[in-house]
Amino acid sequence: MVSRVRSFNRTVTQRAGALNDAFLSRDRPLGQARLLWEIGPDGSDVRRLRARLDLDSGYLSRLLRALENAGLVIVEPSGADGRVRTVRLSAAGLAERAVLDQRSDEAAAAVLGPLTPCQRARLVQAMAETERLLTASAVEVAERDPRHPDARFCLQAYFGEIGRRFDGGFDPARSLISDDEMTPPAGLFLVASLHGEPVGCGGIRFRTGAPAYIKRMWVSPAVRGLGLGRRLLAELEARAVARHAPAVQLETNRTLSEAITMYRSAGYQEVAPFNDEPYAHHWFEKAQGDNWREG
Amino acid sequence: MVSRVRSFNRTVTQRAGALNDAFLSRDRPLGQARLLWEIGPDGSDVRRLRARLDLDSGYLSRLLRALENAGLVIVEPSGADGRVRTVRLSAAGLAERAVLDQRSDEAAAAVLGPLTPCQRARLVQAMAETERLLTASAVEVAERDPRHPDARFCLQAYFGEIGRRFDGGFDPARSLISDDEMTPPAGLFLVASLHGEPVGCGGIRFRTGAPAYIKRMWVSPAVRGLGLGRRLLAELEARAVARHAPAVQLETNRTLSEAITMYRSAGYQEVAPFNDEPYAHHWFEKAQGDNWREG
DNA sequence: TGCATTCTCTGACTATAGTCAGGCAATCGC
DNA sequence: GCGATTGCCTGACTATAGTCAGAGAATGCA
Repeated sequence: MVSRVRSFNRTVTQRAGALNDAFLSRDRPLGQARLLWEIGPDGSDVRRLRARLDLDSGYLSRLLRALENAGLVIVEPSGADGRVRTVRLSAAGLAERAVLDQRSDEAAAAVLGPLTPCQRARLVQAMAETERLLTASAVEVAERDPRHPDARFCLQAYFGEIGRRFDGGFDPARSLISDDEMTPPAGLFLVASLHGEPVGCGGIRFRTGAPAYIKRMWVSPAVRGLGLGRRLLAELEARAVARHAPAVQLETNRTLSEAITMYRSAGYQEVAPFNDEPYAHHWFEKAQGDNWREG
Repeated sequence: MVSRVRSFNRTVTQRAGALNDAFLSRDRPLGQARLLWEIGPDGSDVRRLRARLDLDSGYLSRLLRALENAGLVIVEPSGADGRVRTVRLSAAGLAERAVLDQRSDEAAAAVLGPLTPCQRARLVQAMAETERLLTASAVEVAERDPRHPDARFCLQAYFGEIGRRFDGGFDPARSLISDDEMTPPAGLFLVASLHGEPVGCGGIRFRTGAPAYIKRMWVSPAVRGLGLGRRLLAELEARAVARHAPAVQLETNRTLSEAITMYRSAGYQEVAPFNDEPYAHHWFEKAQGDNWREG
């Protein structure tokens, strides 16, 4: 399998690499073109760009100056924070970006060009599958403090979403778990990131000799269908096993049907309510060790 | 479809680009590492390397010198031609290349790592399909004189192959077509290339008011299954149409079963022998205009 | 044999990518 | 209010990639 992946890398970097460079190298250096592209039609904060492109602040500053001198971008102080600066494309910058866009379209069309319609359809489908799975593999899962900005972002997104989905809304204050309980050694909190941006989370609380308790499982809509929920769950379960938890418990709301399906297919069995979580309709449990009788 | 291709390019250059760079950038500059890799365990002519990597001769010379000074390669005069020099890896160079190889393996394994076995299988399959079709799309077809080195290469390969496959061998001298007949204006010859290397060919001879005659269709074993035979055939037919040929004819040997299948599925109908080609067992014809009655 | 070509190498360049240290202003936290 | 931090900028670097012109030796061709 590894050799297949390598062979793919080789072919694709030859082909797509050529594409990418061609689309960028108009008459402008690649770095500038990439930046121009990344700024986007709606503009962006300089620090966002720095994080996204992973550039040295000095280098980015210089690139921006070059684009500014070329009349392609306008750099202004951001309203809220006087230190932050925002960049947006000027009319000329937008035009330039449109050209890049068109070149990119043409390059992509040139890939499809020599193929028969049937081959094209198959290629596009295979590309979509490859892309989805490569994206899934690019997601990184790491332990984080629940108070970490990335964790907070996920939790806010989670609360926002269930607030919209639960029949009577959702009030985090009524919840049965606190940040402290998902912080070592009482428990832990996992955040999944894609290209540095948080896209999913899940927390667990350990109780000596008793089932571990999973809470706050969330996957960003942007990456759903990549198996991330299952992966987070597996990672949490692995940590429960490492802590000798005999089983893992969780509960969920009836409106979260995908989650319920996922829990069932991951081996969770519905059990009688083991707590009085006000928003729960289903309680699940999965044995982890040999020392737990099926409930 | 174009946007799907672009999205793929974006994702994959991020991911595979990182891969490729990571695998190369050990402590050596990327250009040197790529060269080290490309020299391969069996060594290579300098001019081959220059063609394959598409490098400036001065630049390549300098890269070789750097590798030589580092004790990784040995550059010697080639035996046959005093101008040409050959490069081979020293023991240290082989070791270095093995390290690159291993890094590359590790990088590929890291892609598969976060996925479930099922996802891995799907990814590998989708990658293989994408690679096959991207390769197919990278093949370029161009008119060439049959005496051009690339054309000669294909013809030699073709003669060699049918010499092995035909029951009683094959003698090109007994063939019914000459180079002149596949040269404009009498006819033309197409050569398919992949990354500059010839991988297929096909010739056609025109006869005013009579069917055009296709000959010397060959596809390198390395690229079989990519639809290149069909593509060459379609290109030849298009040129026959442009020359107002009412139909296209060809004949083939019974041992070339894949070719026979391909001709049939491309719309060719078997007809009575229209010539006395000594090596033929099947004669095919396909109408191109409206002014040709089915044979 | 003589002339053009091929192959490799050297020297002299340029441009891009990227790093590092430090400075200045705005903001945050106590 | 004050110190630490953040965000952006400038200056001074280095290294890599790549180009261009030309030299010198070997070879091919007439």
